[in-house]
Amino acid sequence: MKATRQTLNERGLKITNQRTVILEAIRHSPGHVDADEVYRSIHRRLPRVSLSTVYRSLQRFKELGLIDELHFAEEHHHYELKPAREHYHLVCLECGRVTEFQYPLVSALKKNVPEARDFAITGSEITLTGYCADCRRRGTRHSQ
Amino acid sequence: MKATRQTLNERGLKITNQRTVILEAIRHSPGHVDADEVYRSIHRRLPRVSLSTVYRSLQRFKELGLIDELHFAEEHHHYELKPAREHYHLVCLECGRVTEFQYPLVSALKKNVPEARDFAITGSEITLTGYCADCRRRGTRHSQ
DNA sequence: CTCAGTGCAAAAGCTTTGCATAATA
DNA sequence: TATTATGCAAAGCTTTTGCACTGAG
Repeated sequence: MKATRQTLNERGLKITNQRTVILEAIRHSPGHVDADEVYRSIHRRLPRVSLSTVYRSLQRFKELGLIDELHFAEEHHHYELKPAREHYHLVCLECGRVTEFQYPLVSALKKNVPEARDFAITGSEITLTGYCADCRRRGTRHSQ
Repeated sequence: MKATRQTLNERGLKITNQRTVILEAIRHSPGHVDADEVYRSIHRRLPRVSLSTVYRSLQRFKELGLIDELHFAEEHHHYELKPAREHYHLVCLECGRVTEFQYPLVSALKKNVPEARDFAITGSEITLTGYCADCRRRGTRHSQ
């Protein structure tokens, strides 16, 4: 992708096969991948790639603003392409499904929360856990 | 505390010296502690306590709903007493200061986000990063 | 040719677990 | 006395780092 090459060049970073493939993998993955998923998904195309390279690339891409790091109340991180629109995630504790939704959180906070007004927000994330409609219908425990 | 003893008893859990002290430590800490901070802060009163016990206790308290686990975009978790009112946190990337604020996120989502309506939300967390007013005044980089 | 990037292996940081012992109910 | 909880040490999982080699610019 043109924009990506340019971003890397501007910072004096090199465009390597590994970085290209890793970014492709994130781009073509359905949703939110962790480092190990990236590693496994590129293993066919780059059999000799190392996990360190995956971690180092994710780190770089995050610094460049190409991807976002997500924290799903788990021990490891997830990543997604920097989204065009502000959106957040609902995570079902039973089936693990992740549902995206849009909500103008930052502007709502700026409008309604005094403490947020003089804070320069660089990243926002909502971590919601609960039970999705399907799992609630199926199970007995999780009522509204 | 009465309510805590009762909660533990109801579940067949034992009230040990360690658990009492650990909960005290969280209660009397200024804000949001991680496991190691708890460990170090109780070390004077319980010199022989182990980190495992701290982790196991935090796990239990979380299950019992006595405390909440927070995820500040770091590699390790923080904990706070289950708060009386819904509130969230702003974390300054420069000085690390954590600012609490209140905002009725859950009801706002129920009202405005279709995807959230048929989801039974059991936990909500906003992770905001950025630069606080003081650090912005001091530094040059972080404008609004 | 030069410096950034990679692979490998080792280490680091946080958290969990197995097991024998100790303590609560 | 019957479990549950603890301490210790060891292991587990995710992520980072040192170093010599490779490859992009």
